[in-house]
Amino acid sequence: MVTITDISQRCNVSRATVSKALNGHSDINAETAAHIRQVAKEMGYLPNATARALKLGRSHNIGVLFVDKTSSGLSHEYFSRILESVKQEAERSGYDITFISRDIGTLHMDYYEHAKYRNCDGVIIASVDFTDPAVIKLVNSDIPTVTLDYVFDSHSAVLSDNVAGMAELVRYVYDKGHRKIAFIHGEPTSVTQKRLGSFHKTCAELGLTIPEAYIEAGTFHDPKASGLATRRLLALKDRPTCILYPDDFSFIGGMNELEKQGVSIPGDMSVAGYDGILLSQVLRPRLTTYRQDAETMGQEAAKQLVEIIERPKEWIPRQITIPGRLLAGDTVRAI
Amino acid sequence: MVTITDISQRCNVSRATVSKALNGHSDINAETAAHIRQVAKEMGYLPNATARALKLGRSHNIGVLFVDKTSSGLSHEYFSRILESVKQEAERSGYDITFISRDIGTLHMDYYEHAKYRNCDGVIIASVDFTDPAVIKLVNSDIPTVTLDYVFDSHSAVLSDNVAGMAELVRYVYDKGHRKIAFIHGEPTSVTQKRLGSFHKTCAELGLTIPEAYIEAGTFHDPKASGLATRRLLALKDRPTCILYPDDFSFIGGMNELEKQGVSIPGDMSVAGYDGILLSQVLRPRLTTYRQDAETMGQEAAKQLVEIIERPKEWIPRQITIPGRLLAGDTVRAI
DNA sequence: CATGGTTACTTAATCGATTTCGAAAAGGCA
DNA sequence: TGCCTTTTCGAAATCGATTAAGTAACCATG
Repeated sequence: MVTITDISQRCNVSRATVSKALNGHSDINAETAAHIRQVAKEMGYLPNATARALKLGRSHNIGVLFVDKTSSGLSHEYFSRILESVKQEAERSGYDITFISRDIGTLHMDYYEHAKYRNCDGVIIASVDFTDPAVIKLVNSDIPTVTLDYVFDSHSAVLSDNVAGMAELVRYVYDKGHRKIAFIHGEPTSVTQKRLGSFHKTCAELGLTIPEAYIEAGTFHDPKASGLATRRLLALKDRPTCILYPDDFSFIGGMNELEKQGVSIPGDMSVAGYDGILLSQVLRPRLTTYRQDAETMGQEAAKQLVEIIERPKEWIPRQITIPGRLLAGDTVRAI
Repeated sequence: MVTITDISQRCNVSRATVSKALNGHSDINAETAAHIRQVAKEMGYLPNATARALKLGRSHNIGVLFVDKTSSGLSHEYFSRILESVKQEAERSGYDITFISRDIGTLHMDYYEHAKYRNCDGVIIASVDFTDPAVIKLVNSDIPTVTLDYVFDSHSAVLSDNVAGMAELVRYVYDKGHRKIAFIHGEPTSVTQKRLGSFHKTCAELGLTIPEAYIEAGTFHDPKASGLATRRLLALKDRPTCILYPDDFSFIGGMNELEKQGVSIPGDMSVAGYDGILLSQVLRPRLTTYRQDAETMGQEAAKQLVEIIERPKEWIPRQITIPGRLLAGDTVRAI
């Protein structure tokens, strides 16, 4: 491997001079610097990120915490899209991405220790149990963090606008003439709270009274749970005319149940999903859904984190809410 | 941050002694070592991976090269499953995962340079254009690599058994009574070559003559292409009785086209996918498909790579082929 | 010509951990 | 007692890069 020492010998200058020349310091003669850079290029020199990290105390490495709880972490399109955009934005600023987890090798470490061990300059946290003490420890540590879809007091976060999303969805369905709207929600997370709250609020604003039986507890990313909830809704004396699902993927379970019972979409029952994953747009009829802007979320999260890392003085915790976009498909019928 | 120096001062020993005690060297008195370890624990000592990497020339970091070409990299369930299992297996051996890409920050680097810059001990390569000179440069470099679903001469690789998979699928369909089997294949990659070859070979073994029109060029992960190919197949005078799709996701396009033309599955047309993604198993009727064992593939790839890294002497390049499993759904009708 | 100010470098310490070599102390043996 | 061996630990170099502080050469100015 070509090191700074090799270059210094070839150029008959000290290692310090080479370092400065390569980093564009002003106290090196322009010609000397040009020559050094030339030689460095010829020799195929690459800076050693490890050595640099050790000396500078900055690794230019960002940790990401994506726990594949119930295997819905990376395999969930929403999160893989976030990850991809975090990665792209981070790379644009010169940072690499490392996964953070517990128990690396024989070392028994928690998230904080792992991030510290790897000298991560910051960590992006998504798709985890935010009540996990290990997560809380990390957030409250000296390591800068940005959370996705969850807010810790006085910490930066990037949020999908679940309130606006649900409101828009409900209003859209209402405008199509629906008054009996059912909602199958996901696990009791803060996201579910937001969506459920917005659902109720919007319905109230629209003057709708939603019977309790129209609110069903389902599970994110779980077609089976949605199928069962759909069955219960179909068994009601006073059926809803439209069902909102926890997300696009879990809607598949509802779709199956509806088909099984001979209830056509959207002829006999209107439906809408949430997320706007690829699948929703290739199904026929195209699923009406609310597309979360995962790309912008990941990008913003990375930008925020880099800000905290590079300008800690000027930084103040910010919670950014990223709007999504209603994708009007063909599954909500006008009545 | 607690360093080895802090511990050495507390214990009134040299840094060398602390290092040795912590690493279990034999030339340290048992009691001394125990005491040092005790103090280290009390002080919350964590080794500094960066310093260790610099000194030892080993980063305990594995790079992964997953290019999201046409956004089908991480968003493709097959690859996200591979990534997840690579990560788990790597972590079991004490390695972390870093993404490798080009152009990190302002540095203009190729894959090799990036991996070198980060001191990756090895790289796992999947989901890329294997004819890309930058990929070839990386593979032929001093950095150990393991490729997935592609073989470079004298290099280690882990392969999904596309030959056996396709053969099993064709035989299954044949056993159900089908003789007119169409195949929509993906882009002309080595995977497609394998599947296409196996398709033809198996058909020949079964005494089937497949008309050229039954072989359609589609695109992986692209429902639209599959939809168009399906339309062409349906327009044939002598329609096939069964269509094999490039993969489960792209099958959706075929599903839509069939439904649009009033062709029921599997009543009027049998179909099968490939991959065995979650979706295939929640659709109704359940899709008959061949599940690739992405978990084992990722695990094996990581194991192989760690072998090369840790025992370079004993290592010889190996190509491991991982069998999948036929998932008999309800989309292939017995005739 | 002495003083002061630039310019253009070099020296040497430093980041945290590992390891080679050496040395002191303790024990064994004749 | 003297010599050798073993045990236990420390000094110092090292990995590659950065940087504060110092130095030499040069020019300008009163």
